Amino acid sequence: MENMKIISWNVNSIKARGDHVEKVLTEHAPDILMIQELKGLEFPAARFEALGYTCFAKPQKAYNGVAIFAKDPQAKLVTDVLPNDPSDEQSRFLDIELNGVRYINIYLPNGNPVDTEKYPYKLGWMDRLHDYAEKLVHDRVPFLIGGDFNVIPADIDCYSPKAWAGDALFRPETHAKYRALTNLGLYDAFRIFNRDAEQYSFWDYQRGALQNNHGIRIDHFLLSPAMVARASACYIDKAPREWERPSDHTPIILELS
DNA sequence: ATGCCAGGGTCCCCCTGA
Repeated sequence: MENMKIISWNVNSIKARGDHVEKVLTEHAPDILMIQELKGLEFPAARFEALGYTCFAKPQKAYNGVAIFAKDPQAKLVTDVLPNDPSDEQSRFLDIELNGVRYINIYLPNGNPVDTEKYPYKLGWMDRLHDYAEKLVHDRVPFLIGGDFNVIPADIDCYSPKAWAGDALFRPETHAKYRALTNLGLYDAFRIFNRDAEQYSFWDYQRGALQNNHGIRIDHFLLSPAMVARASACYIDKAPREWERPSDHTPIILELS
């Protein structure tokens, strides 16, 4: 199988970031781009199809929303719903298939404040994701999960573990659910290639977080065992976070061979 | 505990984000 480049990026509104998305598509020419937080029902598919991409979008009014762009027109939508909660109407999940590999794009719930229904919703969503991944592992289907996980995996992934203690992105219950997922045999692609690196994928717009490098690493690629064998690089491209009127996240890039 | 910033929508204030 040929080399592939896959990118995940929370764009914080496709309407506000259309030019930035187009720039990432032309500069990186990824085979697959997964984006999160479309933030609105409108999705300008035509402008990205003009760049040679097939688009799969699951938008939602005002909040959430995810999309996948694929260069290969053979890419097929598997589902845009994470199973096992019919009452869940939030657009946070897309699964596509290409050449026998499943590419899953997630916008995992933030979960704050933790004393509201938002936190149990996050934990339940993580249980559902675990069950979904478990089935794929059991069926020996090669897959990867990319996206905004809203999980800070470890102390090294944030500028101040103390500042994040108690937060929905860092709580023990969140870590336990994340660990259950990786215990299926999934690997954090960034950590495979950057064992001790302190790099972030999100910097708040407020308090000069970018200038002070007060960031967190919450955008990830988790790889199934077969995909670990194919991975050749994984890195974070900080440049788009420094563009004019940027998203508060920056892209994470995975290369397969 | 709150605002700090940014985007969307109910649209000049309020909600959400992380």
